[in-house]
This record gives sequence, structure tokens and C-alpha cells, in this order.
Amino acid sequence: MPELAEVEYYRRCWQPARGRRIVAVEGNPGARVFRDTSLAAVRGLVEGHALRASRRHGKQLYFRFGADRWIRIRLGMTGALDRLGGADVADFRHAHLRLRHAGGWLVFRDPRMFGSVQPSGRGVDPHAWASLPPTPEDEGFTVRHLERQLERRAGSPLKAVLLDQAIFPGIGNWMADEILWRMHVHPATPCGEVLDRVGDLRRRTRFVARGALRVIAPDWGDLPETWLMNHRWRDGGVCPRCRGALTRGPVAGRTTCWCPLCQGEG
DNA sequence: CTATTTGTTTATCC
DNA sequence: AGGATAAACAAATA
Repeated sequence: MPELAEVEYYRRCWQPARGRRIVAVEGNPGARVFRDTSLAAVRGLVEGHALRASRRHGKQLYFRFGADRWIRIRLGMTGALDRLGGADVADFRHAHLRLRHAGGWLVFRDPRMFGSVQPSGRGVDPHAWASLPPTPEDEGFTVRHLERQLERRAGSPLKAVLLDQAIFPGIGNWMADEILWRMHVHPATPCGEVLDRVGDLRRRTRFVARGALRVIAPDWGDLPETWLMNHRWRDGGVCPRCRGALTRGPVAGRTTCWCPLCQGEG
């Protein structure tokens, strides 16, 4: 489900619980989301400490408990965060991690379990987990930087490059299609062919990222009808710009939607 | 029953 | 070696 705007929405979902001490860490010990770590490891790190801060980098979420105890959460395809009051009745079947505090629960649920939970060692700043590349909202997301990346992958379809989290952190399937549509570029275009349009690519990426954050992050609002997103899944969907029929098909292994009139047949 | 899914990692093939 | 593509992961939904 989530790309950067939706991930930001979920980050904010846990925000009101800042200052709450986690009195119990429960969940599904065998769940795949714990990967090479364990529910017990998360418990050992977090239990007894208050939620203090959170950050997001692309689609990755970082939460700090106590002074220096961080966990990283990735939501995968179907992950979501909930904040439940003590009296709320909830379906805990896919709630693989549940943090209990005096006022209720912080819950990570993920039916398909493509997501993950990762505790850091104490004192390990999340930015030390990996050297994180610049996101579209960062200073370092420059034309120069993008040119270097695109040159390296000159033969790849631009769609595939837009989905590469090392280059476009936070961009996912629908945002990639939105950016391509706004550039009037076919998704399968080798990105080496748009090296002269990197300024435009950067501008569109920032526009889509910022616009989606503004609308979705506060309350999961609906994007304007002028965005491709609102037409892409509809059978018989029509381009909100030229009213031509939209096309869907696999590009770079993902279902892709584009306007043959605006972006070419391929 | 089949096909589909807003993501990432691993295997395989040039 | 390195990059591109396909498969795998798992469960709900149509």
C-alpha cells in the first residue's frame, strides 16, 4: 500500500503517543516481519521506555524509545500502523507487533508480511544502518546527482530507475507513473535517453512527492482529479489531461499505467 | 478456481 | 563483473 506520503501518514499516526512509556511488547513471535531478528529482541530494546521521536527516510520509518533505542519499520506492500485506545476492539490477527502503554496500543500490522521490524543496537543512530541516499525532499537531490545515477543505468527503463530506492527513496509504483505521465515520457524509455531532461525529472519528482505529502500525510485525503492516480485503476480510465484512453501493462515487472497519446505507445 | 496487488530481496541469465 | 529481468515471499480481494 504505502509510498512515501502514506508512510508519512503512518508515522504521524504514532505521534500522539510520544511521551508514553511502553509497558509491554507483544506480538506474533514467529512472524516473518522479524526476519533475522526477533520479537524478543524488540522487547528487550523497547520495553520500559517511552516513545520519544520518529523519522522517515523514503519508505523507511524510524522510532526512538528512551534516549537512544531505535527501531526501523518497513511497511512492505500491506503494512500499516495503528494507534488504539485501551477500549478499542481490534483484529490482532496480523498485528505482529503491539506496543502497550497506559492509554492503549501502538500496532504494526501487515497481512502479507513483506514488511519488517528491525531493532538497532543501543546508541546506533538509524542513519548509521546504511548510508542513506538523498530523498526528493533533501538538499542533496540535485540535477548533478541524478545525472550520475541515470548515466550508470542508461539502459534501464526509466520506470525501473524511478522504483530504485537507492535513487528515488520513497517513490513507488503509482508515484513513478505519475512522474512519467507529467514528463510526457513513456515508462519503458531507457533512462539514458532522458539525460537532457534531468532538470524536468527532478522538478516533477519533487512536485509529486510534495503534493502527495500535503494531501495524504495529514488525513489520507484524496488527490485532485487532475492527477493520474485517480484514473489509473479504473477500467476505461481516461487521461485527465487529453481525455485519451489510458493503457495498462507490465513495465519493469510492475503494472504500469500511461497515456499513449501523451507518452507514446512504446 | 484464477488473476490481481501502492515492495523488496534473491536467483538467473546475458 | 555488472546490469537487467524474473521469481519468490504471503494473503486478501475480485
